[in-house]
Amino acid sequence: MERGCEDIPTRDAETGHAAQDATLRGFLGYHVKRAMSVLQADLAGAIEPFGLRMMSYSALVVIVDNPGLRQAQLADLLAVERPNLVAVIDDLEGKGLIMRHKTLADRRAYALMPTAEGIDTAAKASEANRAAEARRLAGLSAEDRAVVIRVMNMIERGEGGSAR
Amino acid sequence: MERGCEDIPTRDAETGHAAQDATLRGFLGYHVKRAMSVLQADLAGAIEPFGLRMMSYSALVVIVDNPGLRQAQLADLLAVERPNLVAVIDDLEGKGLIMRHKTLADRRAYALMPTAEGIDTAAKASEANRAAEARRLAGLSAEDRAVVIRVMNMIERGEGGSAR
DNA sequence: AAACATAGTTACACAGGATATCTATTAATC
DNA sequence: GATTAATAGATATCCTGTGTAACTATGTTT
Repeated sequence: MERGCEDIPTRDAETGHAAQDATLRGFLGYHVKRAMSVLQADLAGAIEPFGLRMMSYSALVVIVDNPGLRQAQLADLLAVERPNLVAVIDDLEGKGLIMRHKTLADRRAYALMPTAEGIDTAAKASEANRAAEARRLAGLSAEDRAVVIRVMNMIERGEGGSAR
Repeated sequence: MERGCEDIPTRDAETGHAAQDATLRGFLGYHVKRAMSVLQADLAGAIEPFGLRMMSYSALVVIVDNPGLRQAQLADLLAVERPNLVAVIDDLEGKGLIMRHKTLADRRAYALMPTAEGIDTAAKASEANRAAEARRLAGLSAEDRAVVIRVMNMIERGEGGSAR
């Protein structure tokens, strides 16, 4: 990999213009991705005091909402592959926030049950998340918020014409 | 980690109700994250035929838009840390899409220059991405699209009230 | 009973992203 | 002008999220 060594000036050394990502800005996905990274950082900061990260928080909240859920159902709900949940569930169980109850009906499956502490932690973490999101979106009108959620749902469900 | 073994039924075995992520759906960030994963998959599929992935595609497009750019500037623009770009630039250079030109002005820095093939590939990949996004967003009105982009920018720039 | 399917697990791989540290070089300061 | 500080890029690690393949114990079908 030989490298040229001519007198090619660095961009803004010559023009004084700031470099731009204009082409990428033409894509809605690019804007969504950059906003997502801010929202993800907000979430991480909000739930970190509870020893939770995005996946463990999401899993905990869904288990609290759906006591008795099986791991495969949880994976479907969160749209992740089953193997990715094993360590997450291990972590939540190790922290005493949920329990894996063997079911008699199907001895392969676990019924995931939140503990009292899990229910409490989920509520507190969600409140922290809610507060962080409220701060981040303080200037957002209810109408704009509704549009964003509707569009994100449309994208997620493959409505606007779907892919391929 | 002992596991209980009582007769706790699996959720929908008893209720027949589908499990829900209602609490998570209360957060705008959750909707954005799920949509983002669809958009990311679209992008990956669109640019994969060109041997590009999200980061290499983004870097290539920015270099084409800003010939002579330095790596640190590119990192700032894409909001990633400098070390993460090294392998990406190596890859683009190895594929003959860009060149690292040593500058005489500052012999530490490289001026990143797209090759003719790089310019061509960037154009084709962007067109594929544009087409994929157009399919995905076919049902989206111009107004809704504008709202989404405005809100994402607001979030990215920390306008609606900022964090903390 | 045999074949097949399923729940959870293990092992592995890969992309995206961050930090700390090293080198060559440039800029600043005494 | 020599020493110190700052900068560009590179290297080495590490972490999180996410996916696939294959294994085990069960359950279900045929």
